[in-house]
Amino acid sequence: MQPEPTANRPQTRIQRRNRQAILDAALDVFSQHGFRGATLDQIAEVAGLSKPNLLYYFPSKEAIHEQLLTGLLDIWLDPLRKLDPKGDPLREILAYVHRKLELSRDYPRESRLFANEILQGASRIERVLATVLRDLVDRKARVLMRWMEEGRIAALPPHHLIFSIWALTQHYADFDVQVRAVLGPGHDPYAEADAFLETLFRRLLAI
Amino acid sequence: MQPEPTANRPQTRIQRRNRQAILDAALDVFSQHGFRGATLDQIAEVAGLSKPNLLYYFPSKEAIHEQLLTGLLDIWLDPLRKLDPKGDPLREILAYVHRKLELSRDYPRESRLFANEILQGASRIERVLATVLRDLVDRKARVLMRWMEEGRIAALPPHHLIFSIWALTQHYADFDVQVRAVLGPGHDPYAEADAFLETLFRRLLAI
DNA sequence: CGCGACTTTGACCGGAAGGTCAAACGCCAA
DNA sequence: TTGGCGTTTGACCTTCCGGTCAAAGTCGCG
Repeated sequence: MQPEPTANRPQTRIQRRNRQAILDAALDVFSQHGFRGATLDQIAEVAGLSKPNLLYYFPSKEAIHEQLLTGLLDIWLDPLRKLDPKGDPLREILAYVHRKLELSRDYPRESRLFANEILQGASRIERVLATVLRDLVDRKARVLMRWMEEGRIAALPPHHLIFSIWALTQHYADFDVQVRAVLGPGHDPYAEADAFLETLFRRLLAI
Repeated sequence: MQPEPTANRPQTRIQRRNRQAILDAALDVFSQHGFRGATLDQIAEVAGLSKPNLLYYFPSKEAIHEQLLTGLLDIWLDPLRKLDPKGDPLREILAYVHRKLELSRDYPRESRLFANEILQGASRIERVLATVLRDLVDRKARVLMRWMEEGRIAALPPHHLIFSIWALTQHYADFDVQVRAVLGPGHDPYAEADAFLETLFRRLLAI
């Protein structure tokens, strides 16, 4: 019998291992070629399974992709959720930038999967963007606004401030090839970026 | 007889029109799905031509893609080339940011095509990145360095300064869907971005 | 008008893609 | 040890994809 994909019922060792291997391989392939450019054969090969075997664990290519995206979103938004309204404004924002850059460094495939999805129209996650993401951003934007009104950080359009953090941190994962090609060897892009972005946001937010 | 793709020999009206229609349609499709995700059938349909007709003007899918990329690179690097070593530092950099944002606004498909290409490993343009692009960036980085040493703008790692301009401006084209989903209706992302980025770079570069 | 060059297309090819299925395999509890 | 359930796979189906080709259509110039 085919295992239920979403159910949390007890999974066998083998199921856990294979489902994980498939998702990992799919992350490789989807993040490199986008949904349409990815093929089940390639995912199966990377996962070390046969294609029918792969389709024993997931009902379709779409299902694998969807599972990856939903699994990803939580990790991805976690740093923003952690931004604490009661903390010190500058420290909180810099910590957010730092955590976001860490995500880019440690989960570049996830970043590229997400970028690919948005780039290609986001049809599979548009609803989530307009609801979950938008609500979260609006909530945090209000926190930023309050800090600005209290004169604790510089007054700026809060949404665009958040966009700038996303853009600057994700750039190092999504455009990794370009960054390394331009910098040449002998550089640690992420270490340099960490210092640079700290300077940037310190200056931007200073009163 | 098949028309030579690259030659500048006199083209008939029809050739010019159809080649342009194909490149335009291909830009649509490639920028939305990446190279592997795009299909000739789809390009042909968008261009309003039959597939064999399309292959009468271009020898292959690759050839269309390559033509787009090479045509794109010049437009894309032009604003950076225009950065004038003899101009006023702050004014020059802000003008660069402004022009780059204009490109994102006016040529979002080109931006996404480029992003797709980098994201998917840039195998087709890696050499150009490591030579043409790198040389240009190094040259301009030296100009920035000189300005910094002369105390005319704040001292920062020049390459990362350039990356930040790319990241912040291209974000509004590449992640357009997300930006609009988060902002909701009643916003003009590019106008707001223009003002925000001017503030950002003014503060970042101030002595 | 007529003719040669340019343009367009329907039919087709081999291979790759997503997905199905029945049969075979293997693990483990009774 | 064996029966049964979970797992794996070879063969196959249909559709799609990049690309070819010969034949038909059209354009413009003398």
